[in-house]
Amino acid sequence: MPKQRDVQAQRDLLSNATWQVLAETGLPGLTLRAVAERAGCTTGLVMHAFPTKKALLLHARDLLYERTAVRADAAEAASADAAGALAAVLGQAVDLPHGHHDESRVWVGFLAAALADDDLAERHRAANRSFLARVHRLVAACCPMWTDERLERTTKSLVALVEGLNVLAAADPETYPADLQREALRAALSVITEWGSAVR
Amino acid sequence: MPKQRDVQAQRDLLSNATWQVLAETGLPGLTLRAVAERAGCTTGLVMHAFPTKKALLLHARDLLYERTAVRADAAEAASADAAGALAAVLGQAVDLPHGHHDESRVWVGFLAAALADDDLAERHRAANRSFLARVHRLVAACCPMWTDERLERTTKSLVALVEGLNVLAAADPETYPADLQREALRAALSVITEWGSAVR
DNA sequence: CCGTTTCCGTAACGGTTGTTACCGTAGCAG
DNA sequence: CTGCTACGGTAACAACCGTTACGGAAACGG
Repeated sequence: MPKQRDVQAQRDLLSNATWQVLAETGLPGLTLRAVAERAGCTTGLVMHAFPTKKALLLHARDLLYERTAVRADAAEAASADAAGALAAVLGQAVDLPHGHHDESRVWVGFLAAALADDDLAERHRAANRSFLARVHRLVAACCPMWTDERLERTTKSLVALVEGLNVLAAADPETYPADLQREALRAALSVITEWGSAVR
Repeated sequence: MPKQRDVQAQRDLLSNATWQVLAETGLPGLTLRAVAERAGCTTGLVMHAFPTKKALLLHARDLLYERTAVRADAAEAASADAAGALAAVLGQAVDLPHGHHDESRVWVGFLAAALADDDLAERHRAANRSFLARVHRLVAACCPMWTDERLERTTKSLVALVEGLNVLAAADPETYPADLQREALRAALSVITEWGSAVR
């Protein structure tokens, strides 16, 4: 049984290449040949690692979710209390990493693709709801006496603010610089942290 | 000099068709043939009305901006004071019209396209900055004693929240229903309206 | 060292894209 | 009514897309 390959490594390589191509040339530039060229191989290997282009897209989408989840886990684990964790998780999503602009661009690309593809839309909803659940848990830990309604509204508002900042900054980074995003997030969180410090 | 045509009517017809196709099938489904079929003509007329596909795209983008600007003008004109105008303008952008979901989808589509197309990116920035200026003017009228920094941060936060709600609702309307969006916007505006009523 | 078997680069396929050339035709000038 | 001209429908073009078939090469078992 000769010449076995590392399937997982190939899929990761190709998913990363998909990622990069999507960040650079956007959704219309995402072709199998472009991905193959970026990965340093030919379309033959791509079609052997993934049965179809859609499977490659879905795997790359899963990779995006996995990265954000890992980063969010790390941000949460490195924080002492719930308020700090909330700030870290949301701040991490807004601008912290150095080459983070790419991730926003990729996210927007997948979002636009999800509007016309049910499978991608399903992944998007799952990922976003997972993120919402995380933020909801942290907000609830910060403000245990709030009503469920207020918790839900605050959580979804915070997430919407973060995603809005991401999207707008991806398209117009000059108008939405990193420090302004941080300040906007801090102001949005002040209602929660002030509430916590008033109780404490 | 026989058989003259109404160029403006043709361009509007084709822009509307572009709009509809973009809302239904998303960015990848936006082809000249699909636009022509939707407009009830052939690609021949499309290519006579617009020299290239990109010109058609840019014109459709301008149409999107024009619609939102007209609606924002109307919302602002129908309001008595600045606070009401601010709530109306932002509320109009978030969910008021009946078939408003299409507009969000189209907006996301153009945004994703703008990430890889400089001309579209330029239009996006111009439109967004125009909207920012409008909101900034209204916020400044509500809170004349705020510092420029606070005005800017609040304005951009409000716009980011609205766009974030739009984007997330477009992809997951079940999680972001219309009433939740309105409540989120109301809560975000409370800091301004409360400030105004405290002064008054 | 060799045979076998899996892997993957090559190249072609059908289909669709944006774009172009062409010509029938519709409508006004005279 | 007739002729001319701009309009726009038809169809073909090259380029590119995702996908497929095939053959050479590479690596393990014996």
